[in-house]
Amino acid sequence: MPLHFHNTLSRKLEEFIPLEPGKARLYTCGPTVYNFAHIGNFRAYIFEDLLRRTLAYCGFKVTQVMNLTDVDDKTIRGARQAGLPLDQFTRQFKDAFFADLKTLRIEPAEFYPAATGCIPEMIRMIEVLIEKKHAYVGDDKSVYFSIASFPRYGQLARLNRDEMRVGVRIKHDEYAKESVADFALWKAWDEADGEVKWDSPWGPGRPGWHIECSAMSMKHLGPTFDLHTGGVDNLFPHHEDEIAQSEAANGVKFVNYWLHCAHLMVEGQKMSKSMGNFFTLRDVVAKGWTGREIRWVLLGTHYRQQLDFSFQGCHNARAALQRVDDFKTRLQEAAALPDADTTGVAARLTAAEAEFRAGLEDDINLSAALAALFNLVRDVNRMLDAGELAGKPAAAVAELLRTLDTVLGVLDVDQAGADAPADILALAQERQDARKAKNFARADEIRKLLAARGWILEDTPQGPRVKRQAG
RNA sequence: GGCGCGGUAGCCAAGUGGUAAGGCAGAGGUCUGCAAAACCUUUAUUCACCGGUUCGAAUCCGGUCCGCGCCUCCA
Repeated sequence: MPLHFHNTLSRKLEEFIPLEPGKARLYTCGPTVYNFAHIGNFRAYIFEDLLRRTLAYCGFKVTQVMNLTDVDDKTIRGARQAGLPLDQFTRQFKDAFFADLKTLRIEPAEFYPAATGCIPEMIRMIEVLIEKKHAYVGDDKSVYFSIASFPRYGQLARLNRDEMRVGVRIKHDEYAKESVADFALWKAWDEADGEVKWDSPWGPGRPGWHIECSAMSMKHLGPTFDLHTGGVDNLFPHHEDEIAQSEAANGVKFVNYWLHCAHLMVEGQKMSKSMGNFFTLRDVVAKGWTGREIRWVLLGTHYRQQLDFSFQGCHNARAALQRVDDFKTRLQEAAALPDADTTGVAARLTAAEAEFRAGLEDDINLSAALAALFNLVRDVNRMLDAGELAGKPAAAVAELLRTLDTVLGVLDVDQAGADAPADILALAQERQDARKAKNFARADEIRKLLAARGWILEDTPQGPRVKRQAG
């Protein structure tokens, strides 16, 4: 089966056929850099990372763009409160964002354009929209997109404008618009903006939110591209507005495949500061969980299902990864032995990879893909137990793990277990001597000693082995 | 009110017409001086509930209950 995705536009599973064979052009809505991103944000970024890795695994050359929204109401407000210039204020959160991406092993996109770096492109696009009568200058000198000029409006979100709860959050300045549903392309400067302003044909001001994604995607990916993703909350109005702007300005289809990932919940509740269940990545790391473990948790549920984050889930992740790590250690040890392969592991590996791939190709069914991995782990463990697998054929298993990990990014196939310090190894040896002398009381005592220092001792046919206690 | 998603073992989670993947946790066993790891067996006669369609339904249809999301700037 070729690669398939659930396309929000059609609400159906569709085969992925890129505009240009072998290439995938991907736009992913990035963070607004007014604060540290929270784990809900990272669920989306992990999903997008999984998507780009899946595309690459399936043979596509990926060009991904992720925008950084560094000018909007929240960044301006934050900068004012912090008493910092806007760029200095957002800089710290941009840096933090990239550090967090590293923590979660998220592969970098090809482009990270910032809104403040693309103002001319946005202004040009707004000019085109005005020329084409899709936008107008309001009495307040702001520029608005006219939804009435774009009959297809609502195609993505499938919202009927007549049935929308109009007026719930109308702001005081909205009288300037022809229709309440029209949205701002350019916001005229006002006092609250302070020093933040750019010159434009319509006077000083700043861009609206939606226009940046239209301008940046066009700049790096062209007027039409393959994939656009984001959280479901961006489906409307943000993505709907992007389509309207881009298609009205360019006269061609904007995006072929829209993928949206569902929300992350925390302990069954929506994450919110007032509930006390609001976590940034840094909060969770501070509680002792590694980026690798958190990544595993965030990968655990299909992207279109709500994911309920819990610390119980983190514990599960730690245990599951321990099984993988122990497996890697066994493989490494087996690889050092003389070659043995009495069961023909190659066929088993081929089957495992096919199963893994089939899962991914089915709208990134990672649960199915992981089942393929764990079934392989069990079968290979069985072979290792029976002494049927060693040497090069064992190394071939590790090689497959390496391949699968180009998608998963959590297996750490080549990361050797933490080398034990000399005194730990000395204790292990002392215990081994005690065992040989049948001094089991001393042997057990040493095991406890090691445990207290965070090291687990395991006896194998090749001698004792120490491993670091997880967490 | 409109649009939409979901309820599968103690927990997490696949499966969307052919007789319940996988992970964690638990129990028993093999191995071990003892452990750990690994392996084996076991843990849902059943998929929120009630009807219906069908040779056959967790999967399709109707209804009920419960949880959640979106409906103008929150991934």
